[in-house]
This record gives sequence, structure tokens and C-alpha cells, in this order.
Amino acid sequence: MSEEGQQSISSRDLAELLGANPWQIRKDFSYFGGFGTPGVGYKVEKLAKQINKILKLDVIHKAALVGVGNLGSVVLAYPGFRIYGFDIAAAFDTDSKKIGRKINNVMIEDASNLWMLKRRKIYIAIIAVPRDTAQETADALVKAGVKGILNFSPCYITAPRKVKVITIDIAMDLARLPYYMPAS
Amino acid sequence: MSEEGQQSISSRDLAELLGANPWQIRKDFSYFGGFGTPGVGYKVEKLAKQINKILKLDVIHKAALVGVGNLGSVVLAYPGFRIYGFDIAAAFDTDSKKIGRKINNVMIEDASNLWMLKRRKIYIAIIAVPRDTAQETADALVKAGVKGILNFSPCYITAPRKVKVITIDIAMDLARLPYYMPAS
DNA sequence: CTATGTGAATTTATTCACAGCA
DNA sequence: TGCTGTGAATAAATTCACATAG
Repeated sequence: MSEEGQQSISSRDLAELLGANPWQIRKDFSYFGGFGTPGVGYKVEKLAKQINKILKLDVIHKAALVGVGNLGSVVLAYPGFRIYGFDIAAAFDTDSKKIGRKINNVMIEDASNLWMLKRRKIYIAIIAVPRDTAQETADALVKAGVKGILNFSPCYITAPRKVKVITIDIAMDLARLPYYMPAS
Repeated sequence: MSEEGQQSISSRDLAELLGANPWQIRKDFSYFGGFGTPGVGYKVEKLAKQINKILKLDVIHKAALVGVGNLGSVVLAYPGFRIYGFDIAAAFDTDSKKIGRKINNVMIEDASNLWMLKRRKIYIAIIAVPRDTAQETADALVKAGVKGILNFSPCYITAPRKVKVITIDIAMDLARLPYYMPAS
């Protein structure tokens, strides 16, 4: 909207766009202080900035990818991270055939060098390794000072409470569909 | 657990395993009738069956993949769908170089034949096409009688209310991490 | 004795309704 | 007049506590 020159938006329009209702929008924003203008609505640009601040997306985050297989390569090639302020600054693999090569301008490094992440101030990692090495990868990442992990391996991962782990299992997401579908 | 020979599990153990509390587990199950045994717990095998039934995962679901690019190929190669009873029964693409080839024993068909899905009784589809063709792909799928869509394109998709759409945007999932991470 | 299932109590979230500001 | 922000009212979810079944 900002790019399209729209100045402001009302809670009603925003609600319709999101499939919610206006009260919810206003109440939710009010919990963070309320940043609208009565009679006008929410200034689009200001709103976006506030939301980014709330979600801590107001700074560039460096992230590391571990596992440059099929899925890992897709992640490296994915252009969508930039709009949220992410920079895939490193990639790791155990396969010596891959180490040293570059994908999308990112050099693939030896996975035994994960400990260097702390020195490089990278606190976010994406795990895209086979299921049976996911936990040990996570352990290494935690040891390297990583504070947030996005896990693509289809398994639960244990980590200290202060490390946030989000697991994405595309099969599980697919499995959510039948429940909502009318009787087939 | 079933494979490991474990007969039953208590709400307490289940809660610990899931990071929840026992009351929640029991209350949730009770909403669906309650299928535990006082003094013993929940029979593992029976519980799994009940949950599959609730989630409508107690039958085999055929699914179609649209878009066999980088991400689509990963989806085709992904072994994890089977445990939830999914069968990727068809794959489509617009690229004539890909049409006719087989990946993971699935023949890639011409995307203009999507309408055949109805005849083949496939009601679930996975969209893995570029963002700018995602909506038209969804429209074609809806027209072909699809009732559930898993969308991997990073964009909102509009569909009739009776068609359930779940969108996965890996960048957005990554973007959830900073909020939970301690101040860096 | 042990662990479920469930009403009741409590907490949390959503919706309403309207005062007040641009 | 139009739309926000927010207390109050309503609805929903979670937690408790205990009767009851194996």
C-alpha cells in the first residue's frame, strides 16, 4: 500500500483485507499503545514501522543455513527473506563436494565450523538436514550461541528454553487440510 | 510408541512430551468423547486411531502438485507425506521440457489439463508455482473441484469459502523468530 | 491406589458501545 | 461526521478439584 501511494487505512478496511473484524484490529493495536488517528485511520507507513518494531523486524538479521541439499538450495534461492530484513549470510554442509562452492552468492562452508557463528554474530539458523542429524545440528547451533532456529526436518527438536525453535513440517501442514474439507 | 511396543500413556506423560499440562490434554480429548481408561491412561494404538479419525486422516488422500520447479521437486521427493496417508498422485507444470518426464515415479502432466482432477477424484492440491501465477492456478484448481489447497507461494490467495487454503511462507515463519529471541 | 472425565471457578479473549478527537 | 481507543459486557478457554471407574 505504501508503494501504491496509499496514505492511510481504516480498521474496517484492514479487517476486511485480513478476514477479521474492526474491533479486533483496534483492540490489538491498542495493546501496543494505539497509533491511529481518529476520523482518519492508520497512516500506512507509520503502521508498518510500528509493527516491524513490535515484531523486532526493524533491524537486519543475519541468518545461517545448515544443510544445502534439495530443500536447502531452495531456501538459498528464495528471494522472499529480504522484505522481512533477513540476510542469509552463511551456509554449511558436511559434503566435501559442496564445500567451497557458491550458491546464490553464498559460500558453502564446512559444517564442522558452525562454532564460528558466535564470532560472526549470527544468532538465527535454518536447519535443512536429514531427520537423523537434525538434533545434533541443533545442539551444535545452540553451542554456537544461536538464539532462534527454524527447523525444516520433520521431527521434534529439543533445545534450552531460551532458544526459540519453530518447526515446519510440510506434511503436517498438508495434513491440516482434510479436517476443514467437506465430506468427500 | 506403538512401534516401540508401548501399550498406554497417561495424560501427564503425554503433556510433558508435548509441552502442555495434563488437564489440557484430558479436557481436549473429552470434547471428542474421551477415550482413556481410568487408572491406566490412554491406549496408544486406540488413541492414534481416534485422533486420525478426528482429523479425517483415517483414509488415503490423493493430492496433486502444481509447479515442478525447485520447490515442487522437493515436495515430490519428500517421503513424509505417507505417514499422514497422503499420496501425491499427480504433478503438473507448464514447461514442455518437463511434461512427460517422471520424478519419483510421478508423471509430469500439462498444466492445462488441471480440469481432469475432478474426474480423477483428487480434491487436494499443492501450489508451488511462481507468485504471479499462484492466483490463476488456484482459480483453475477451484474450477476443477479441489476442496483444499496448500499454497507455497508467498502471497494471499482468494478462494470461495468452501475451499480451505493454507499458505506457507517460509520467510514469514523465519520472521516469527526475532520476537521470541532475547535482545541481541 | 491411580488416572480419567467433567462440572465449577478462574482466567483470558472477544465483542460491544460510546466518549472523544481530527 | 468518521474513526479511533477503551472501559464494560459477553463469550471462550484454561485450570482446578473431585467424584468415579479400572
